[in-house]
Amino acid sequence: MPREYKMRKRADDWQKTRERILQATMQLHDEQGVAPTTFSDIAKRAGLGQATLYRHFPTLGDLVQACGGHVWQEMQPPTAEGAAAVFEGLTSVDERLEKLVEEIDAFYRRGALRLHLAGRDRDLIPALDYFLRAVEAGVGAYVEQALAPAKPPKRTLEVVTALMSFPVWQRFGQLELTERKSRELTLRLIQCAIRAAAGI
Amino acid sequence: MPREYKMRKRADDWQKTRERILQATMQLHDEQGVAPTTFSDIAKRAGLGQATLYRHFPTLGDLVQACGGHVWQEMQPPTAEGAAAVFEGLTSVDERLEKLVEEIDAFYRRGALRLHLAGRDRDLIPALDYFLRAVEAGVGAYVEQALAPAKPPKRTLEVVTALMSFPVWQRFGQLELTERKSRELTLRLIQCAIRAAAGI
DNA sequence: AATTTGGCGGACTATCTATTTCACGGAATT
DNA sequence: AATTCCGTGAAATAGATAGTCCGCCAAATT
Repeated sequence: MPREYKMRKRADDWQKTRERILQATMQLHDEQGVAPTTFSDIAKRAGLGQATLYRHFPTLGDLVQACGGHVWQEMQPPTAEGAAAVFEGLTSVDERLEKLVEEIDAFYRRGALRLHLAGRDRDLIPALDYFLRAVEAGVGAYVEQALAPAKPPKRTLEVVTALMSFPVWQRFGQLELTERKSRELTLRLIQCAIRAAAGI
Repeated sequence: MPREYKMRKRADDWQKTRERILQATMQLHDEQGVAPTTFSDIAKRAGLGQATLYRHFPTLGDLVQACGGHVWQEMQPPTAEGAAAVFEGLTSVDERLEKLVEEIDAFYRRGALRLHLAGRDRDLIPALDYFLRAVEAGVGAYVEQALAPAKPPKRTLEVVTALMSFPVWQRFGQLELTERKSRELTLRLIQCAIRAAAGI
């Protein structure tokens, strides 16, 4: 006859080691990138045996995905659900665009390192590609929400979204501008892009 | 007493195998990227022993650098030396900017795959970073030459160069625009950026 | 023809990585 | 206390990779 186990303490320990694995993994990913990080690297850093890792995360994909959850919480990316609230109360398109630039710029700043590293390996690791697609969708939703009052054509949204994308932000970040001036420049480019997109 | 060897045929053979190695390497780099390509991959593809590879190219850096020469010739990147000739005879800034966009767009089109793959691994392989820096310098020189008649401040040049960079081009390439419309959009953004850069 | 030179590739070593096996010991249950 | 369960980590396996060594043979020279 089978016994009924509850294993409260065991479940706690399980969660603790899971957490240790995730912390070690994120540390290493930040230091050396995702793709070059090996299972034995992680086991060593976490002070665990490799077998333990495999029990918790059978494949690399599972591990990266679990990290994704943590990272998502830490950098709070824009989401379609949160978009409406962000622009609440802002009536003019100019105000809304300013808010858009502010929000996305702040997001890219706090996520810069990880977005860069994820971008490097997205072709190799599907979970990273999935993550970045979600981020891009969130940015797209913000853009759409910001411009909603103007009822812009689809192409305008796409162009502005491209301008607000991480690769573009990253390249413009290489210019030695203050945060303030950088946002100002982005804002003007967007306003111009809206007009340009309508004309082509 | 030492003999004087000339080894004409030997030198020819040497060049031939060198060429075979470079061809195999470039094939594999195009197929799977630079960093993941191993020496034994290359040896197998070239039909040579690994020792032969090491004799020709002691380090991975040497090999990548040698490929760089080939690739450079094939994609004909913009260079500071060639910049003046390209804009010869074009007097108005508008004409020159149109030419700028045309040239750089054509260049990115023919080099898209390799610029993408090189960008992915530039943090890992110094030779790739060096190559991309040279490309970026060439683009910068074109921008400078195009805008020369307007005697723009340094910051304007930097902003326009950022706008003409490969990451930005690549992101805008994801929009489903015809070549013609894509160039038109870029041109308008540049014209706007020039004004915006002056104002901040 | 005899001799020297040097490129070539098979085979070897050492290291690293992914993945599995298994015995141990602490926790859960009766 | 006795028994069942199960997470853990040391160790083993298998495969891949970087890099080297050495004998062979064709080419170069006398």
